[in-house]
Amino acid sequence: MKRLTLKDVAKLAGVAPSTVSFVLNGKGKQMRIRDEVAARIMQVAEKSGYEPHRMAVNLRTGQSKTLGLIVESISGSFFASLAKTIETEAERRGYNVVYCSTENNAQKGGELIRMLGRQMVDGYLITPAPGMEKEIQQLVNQHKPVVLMDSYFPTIKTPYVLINNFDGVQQGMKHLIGRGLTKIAFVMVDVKLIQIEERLRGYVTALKDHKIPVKKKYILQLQYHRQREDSLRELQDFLESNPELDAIFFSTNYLGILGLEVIARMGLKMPEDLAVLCFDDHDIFRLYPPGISVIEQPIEGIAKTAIDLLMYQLDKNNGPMKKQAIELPGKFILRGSA
Amino acid sequence: MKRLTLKDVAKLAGVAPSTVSFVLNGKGKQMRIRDEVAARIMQVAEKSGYEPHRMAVNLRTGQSKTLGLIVESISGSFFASLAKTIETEAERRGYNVVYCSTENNAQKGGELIRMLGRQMVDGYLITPAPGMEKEIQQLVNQHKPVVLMDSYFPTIKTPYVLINNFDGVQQGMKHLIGRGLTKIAFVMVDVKLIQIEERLRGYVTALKDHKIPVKKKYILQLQYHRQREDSLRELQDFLESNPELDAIFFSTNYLGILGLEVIARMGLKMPEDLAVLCFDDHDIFRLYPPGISVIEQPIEGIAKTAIDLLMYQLDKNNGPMKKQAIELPGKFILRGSA
DNA sequence: TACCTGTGCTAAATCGATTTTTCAAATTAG
DNA sequence: CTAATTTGAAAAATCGATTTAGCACAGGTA
Repeated sequence: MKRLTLKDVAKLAGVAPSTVSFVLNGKGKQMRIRDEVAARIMQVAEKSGYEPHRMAVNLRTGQSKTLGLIVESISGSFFASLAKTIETEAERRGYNVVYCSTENNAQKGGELIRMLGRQMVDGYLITPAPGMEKEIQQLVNQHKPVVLMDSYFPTIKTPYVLINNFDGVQQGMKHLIGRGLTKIAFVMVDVKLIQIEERLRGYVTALKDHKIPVKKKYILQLQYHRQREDSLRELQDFLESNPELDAIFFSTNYLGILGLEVIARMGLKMPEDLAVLCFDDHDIFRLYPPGISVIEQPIEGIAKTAIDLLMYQLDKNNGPMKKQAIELPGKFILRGSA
Repeated sequence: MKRLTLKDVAKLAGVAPSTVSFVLNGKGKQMRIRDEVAARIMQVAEKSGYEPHRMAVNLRTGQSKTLGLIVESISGSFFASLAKTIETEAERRGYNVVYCSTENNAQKGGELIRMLGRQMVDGYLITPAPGMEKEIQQLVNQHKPVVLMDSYFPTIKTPYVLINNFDGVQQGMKHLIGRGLTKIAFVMVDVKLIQIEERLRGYVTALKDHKIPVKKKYILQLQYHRQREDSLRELQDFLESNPELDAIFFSTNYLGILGLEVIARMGLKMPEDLAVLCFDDHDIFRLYPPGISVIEQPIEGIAKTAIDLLMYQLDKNNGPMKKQAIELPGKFILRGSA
């Protein structure tokens, strides 16, 4: 009824525990165990359904075979897709994943990292939020394997992988401009994040490239920590005070969803009254009539690449990494709104 | 630079490791350690920042202090809310959570449970899917603490907690009928799940209670494993062949979302052309104009109750459980669609 | 014959905690 | 004043694996 231990298997096979361990860990040849004996051990282990005791292995080897995934919000759709791929990929490589969300709370971010440290995760996958910089730097200093996703800190020397934000926005802008639209608004949050700045740069550059004047009043910076209602009102004011706008580009899906609500309130028709484009897809954008055009993040690619980078670090045999920064292209998805 | 061990702390405090262990685990009094010595140990442990090695503790005590949460889909919104509450509650009690999703794959469900077994989780929180019955029964047979959520198997004797499906549907139906609507359709999937049957029972009973004839042709059973497009078409056929319908009740949010798409395609206006009601809320329902009325699940309550039930089982001091089945009331949320 | 070498496996140390056992010194009892 | 008990803490066993060191035996060598 109780759990089968290595010792039990050894007894069943009539050998020493160490011999069983060698064979099961593929070190039989190296340890000069006869094929005959090895085969017998394998057989016994197989049909007895022996599974090594994880904790014991971890204690002895010092490896927990667990990765920590830290995201901003566990209920976000970005996380959902990310988690699925990462879990699958990790499992393929014999790793488990524990998830944690900072829930937009910088302080909690630090706590979480420390908590995961206690749990002894072997490596970290993090979508960094402002305020986590110090904690992440600490991990790197301790030579813990870390890969950042979706964003990064220029000062921290650890690999990261994210969408090419600049190029993504350009794709969208080119489409809008190609349709003859020129009065295009850009809505962003005021947090200082690399990816947001890149998106803004994409917007500005696209306009300049097409000799369209960049008007400051067409760029709206919403405050991040703000009541939902306040943001809605500010957005509505913005649209009402710029009635000549052809199109609006939301730099995150969170903003896009707010936008949809305002647009519905104002009774505007997409795309006739206002073309709408959003960075980062969301379930709602597929369904919400007439369908919101978006720049889709290559989430699966990001996840796979991130795991690869992490595994590379985890493998102590590897030398230092060559490429530290990886940018994957986004994909423009045309729906009815633009 | 290396991790501090109990031994190190013992050396620092000038006592034996066992003594440190006793004090740190609050067994100092019981083991007759002098207060003076205990205080010194506490101090040393404190300022040296000692943290016990999880794996070592787990190995020795046989407790992993980890719970397994198995859901159908990790990207679903039900999971998202559930996970957040469960993680918070578990943490409060010194437990971690590992998540797994079956992704609507019965076979994977079994694998997962076995995988979690290997990982030595102390208890299971499961939203059971058809096909997992045998595996769950096994867990129960092995006296592993298990709590089911959202659904249950009548044959398995383990606690479960879910929304009162019957009552939830009744609430919605009463609202529709109160508005004078009588030709109400009910859309469900054909999987044999307790909660689905209860919802259907709620629909039928509500009609009967108001002396409204129950027409079989107003009940649509969609096949679960089906191409999205096929389901959409079938749903559209259903609506077109019953043009006299006043209202439609979707028994799951998955179906409701399909419904929205069809309704948009057919150009129907909610609620004038067709009143729409859905069981189980979803982000989209809040935003999608004119807002979809729903029966909201008490997810937080479910999560908290489930954890409580699990903790009760985990506590070996407790006798057998009294109440095995807990039903929490749902909440009718009125929006524009009904 | 004595000495080395290689083979094939076992014994024992180890990881870092918890828990049981043991034990010297102090106290109490008879 | 010796024996029994209590006190306070150290020593050792244990959890279940991995890994290093070691041992017995066979065959080859000088």
